[in-house]
Amino acid sequence: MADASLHLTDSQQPQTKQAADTLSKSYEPQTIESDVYRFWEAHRHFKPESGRNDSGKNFSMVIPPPNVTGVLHMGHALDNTIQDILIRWHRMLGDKTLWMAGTDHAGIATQNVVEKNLKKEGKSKEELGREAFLKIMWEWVDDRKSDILNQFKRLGVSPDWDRQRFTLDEGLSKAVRQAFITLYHQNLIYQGTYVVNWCPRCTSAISDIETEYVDEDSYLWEISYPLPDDSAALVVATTRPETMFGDVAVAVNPNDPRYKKLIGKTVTLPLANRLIPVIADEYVDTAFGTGALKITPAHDPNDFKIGQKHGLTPLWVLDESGKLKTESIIPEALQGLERFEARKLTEKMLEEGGFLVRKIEHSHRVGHCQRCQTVIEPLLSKQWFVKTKPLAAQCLKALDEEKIRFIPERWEKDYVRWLSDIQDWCISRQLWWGHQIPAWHCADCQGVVVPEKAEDADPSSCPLCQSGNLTQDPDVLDTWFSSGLWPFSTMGWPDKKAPDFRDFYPTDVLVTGFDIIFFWVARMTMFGQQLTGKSPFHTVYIHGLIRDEKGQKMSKSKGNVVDPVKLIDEIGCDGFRYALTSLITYGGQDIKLAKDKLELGRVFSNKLWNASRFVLMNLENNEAVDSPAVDAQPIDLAMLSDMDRWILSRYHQTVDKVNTQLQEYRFGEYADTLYEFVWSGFCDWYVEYAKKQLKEGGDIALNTKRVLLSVLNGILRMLHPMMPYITEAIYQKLPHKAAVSIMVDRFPTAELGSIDERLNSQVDFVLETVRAIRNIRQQYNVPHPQGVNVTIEAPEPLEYEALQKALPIIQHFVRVDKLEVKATLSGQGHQEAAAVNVVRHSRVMIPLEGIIDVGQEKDRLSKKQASLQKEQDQIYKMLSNFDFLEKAPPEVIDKNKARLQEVNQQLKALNEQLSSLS
RNA sequence: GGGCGCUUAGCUCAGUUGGUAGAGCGCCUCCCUUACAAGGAGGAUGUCGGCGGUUCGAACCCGUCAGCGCCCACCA
Repeated sequence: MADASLHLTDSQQPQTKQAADTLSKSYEPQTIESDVYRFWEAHRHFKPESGRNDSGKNFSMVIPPPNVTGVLHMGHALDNTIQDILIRWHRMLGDKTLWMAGTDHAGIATQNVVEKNLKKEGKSKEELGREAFLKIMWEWVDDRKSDILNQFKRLGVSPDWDRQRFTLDEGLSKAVRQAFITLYHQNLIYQGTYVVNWCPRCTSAISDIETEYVDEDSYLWEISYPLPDDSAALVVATTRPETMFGDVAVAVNPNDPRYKKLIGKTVTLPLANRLIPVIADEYVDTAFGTGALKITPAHDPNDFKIGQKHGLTPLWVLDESGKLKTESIIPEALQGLERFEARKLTEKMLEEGGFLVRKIEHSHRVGHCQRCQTVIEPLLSKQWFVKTKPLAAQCLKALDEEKIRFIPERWEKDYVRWLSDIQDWCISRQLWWGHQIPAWHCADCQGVVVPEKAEDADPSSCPLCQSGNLTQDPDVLDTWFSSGLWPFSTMGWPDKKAPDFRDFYPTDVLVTGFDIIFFWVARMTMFGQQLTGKSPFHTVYIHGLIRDEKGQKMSKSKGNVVDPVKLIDEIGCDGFRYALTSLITYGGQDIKLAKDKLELGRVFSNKLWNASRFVLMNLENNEAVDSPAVDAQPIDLAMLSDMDRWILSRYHQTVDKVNTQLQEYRFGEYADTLYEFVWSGFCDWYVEYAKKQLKEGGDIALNTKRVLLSVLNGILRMLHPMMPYITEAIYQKLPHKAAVSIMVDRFPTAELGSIDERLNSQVDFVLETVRAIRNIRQQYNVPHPQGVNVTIEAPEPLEYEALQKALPIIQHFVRVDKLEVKATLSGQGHQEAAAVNVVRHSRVMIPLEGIIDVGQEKDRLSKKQASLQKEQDQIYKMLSNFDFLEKAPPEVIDKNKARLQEVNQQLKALNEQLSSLS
């Protein structure tokens, strides 16, 4: 193991006995983060081989690969914090864990950026040619690759960086080639000519789900297509008049009485003077527009289907960049014009020619390219497709058989709906950055050659005609094709004997946002099922989106993007991670991120730091302290005080809860539970109590130190998955620790035997009593140094006993001169000038001669009386309801009975006091 | 046109086997008590969107209405 030391633990070597170090006076996250991360990397704890690995289980995940040239955003921060919690937790459970790291080549997105850069230099990729352009791409990518990784590291995450993969690296490229070949030979990939979504700016086809539809206000143009003899005209309605030159027919509904007699005739295409037939098709909606639909098969998917049905030959009028073609079917004035310019001019020409009947305002949905927002142009072209229905069917079956589940469950509906109604996936892209399609075209016989196996060399001659005139298909595959293989391509597939594939595939959990369920999750399950015969993970954990404080989606254009690295600089990584985690809900709601929410994490980290500092300060130079972790080597409870046993009992309850919460992916509750225990339990009560015990010296002080240390040790280990740096930094200062790093120490397990409900209740009662006394002091402005005399009447034996034992404790927590506990309610005789609070069955009385304002006191008690009375009524009503007694579970009845008794007692005490006041 | 989510304290939100509501922030009062003022102590605050139903009992289950947000769908 590498020898690495933390600055903060200069002399640190794991030992069982050692005087404790102290922590710096103030919590400074920046100084510990880089040191601790270096320490972890040096110890190689992120690697599966370096874990404790004693549970006999394996646990694996793959990181959703960020774009290789991307920047870290809040979505990554949330996503990776969750994954890191899971992996660190499993590592501490003793599982052999692999969290696979890596990046995505992000085809269109990355190529777009590089092209833009070239443009600034006045160059284009066409001038450079494919090879030179790709060289520039690689240089740029290699240059930027470390940026995103360094940003990820700032999150404190612990994937195995050594295993890091890139979708375009050699191994993954081989997997892509194998996947394509396999699917092709299984007839699940085919080439065909269909209308696809075409982005004229990217000059590439994109898939259906990469097309985003936006409602836009536009027009519906009604254009007159006259009969050749000019006797009449057929009026068609269109939203894209510039495409009319590609019309090959006009379709009407066969049952439309208006047009019945025109079916089979021809009309003249205006401006083009071309005759086109009037055809009949059920598809046409008589109620929409004019009921006559121009048919442009090359530029509309529905028109293409109708055209095919009627044997019509398509005519292309728009080119790859969205300009009207230079062809004779198009009026000269329009040739070469950009499509929206062409639309305007077409309208003008139609108007001048007297063909424009009407222009009606019309709102409809227009497709935009997800990557560049350019309006999509449907274009008939030859592309490669994945036949998705058979693949989807397997995924649906796997879901049905519970081989895979979603958390929260509701996302299953979306997943099912999409898979059930899935369209074939267009996977070819007219780009250069990506995996070039492993298919070769024969120039002589027009045949297509795809190798039989991935290992096969690229074909050099056509197996059909023996021609050597083969060229590889110039297109590359959709980025999501390679991402879809990620869970197994990163593990060494197609080599099924690869060690990682054998040990860690299928993975366990996939953590991601709902926005890529279709893009990524479904593609992985489809490919996983088909190519490996398994679902690539058994659980898909879907979290919400991080939004800005107004609830708006963060986007560059809105300028509301928050940089996680900046936040980490400001509040520290642990505070940042804590805050994020605490905001996660089980239902996966979106998270509105406001600054004050992040404060919570900063403040909590500070609290933890200071509490730890207190503990360690008190251990200084105390060789006698040898305190193993509570759950590792139990402390003899018989030696301890009630408060000691109470905090240990509460601790084990917390451990139990936290284990369940992590098991059930309830991250927000996990954060809450620990916040509550650390702050309200440990700091507010036990640490305060400890101050008293430490002064006592001797065994009392020693035991207190052991309990403080044990509980702190456990707290650190429970918090570690969520707050890795601070817990490691403090852990390294502990005089007794079981491992070199907290990362590979054990996650606490609950000793249920240490949970003592009776004790919990008794000590809680004592603390409530403390609060009741404090309350009175504050109500009556008793000055801080002044003591008060307190009489408590506790007729209930358990309460009496608890108080008897806790007299010194009460006096430690609150300024009390004389404290008297009686076993019976006096009925009367207590001083009228006393202030009273009721706690459970007991009455706390403080005589405040001269200070107490009778009117004010009566007011206060009456208010309390009223609310108690209301509660009494309700419970009484319930308990006198026969149906309730018959049908409610016994424990609910008992609970209400007990509460009623308590309420009665409290009312009695209050009433007596009130009557003595008047 | 379908589907989903949300509506709870002034603000932001928790609250799954249905048993009389919680947190953080903010607010009011007091306190620099040697772990922490990034703190401590005490306190106030809710017709759980409206209506109806199921139930002994509903924030939670069912129906319905209203407002907000999201996803999907080839209507030219």
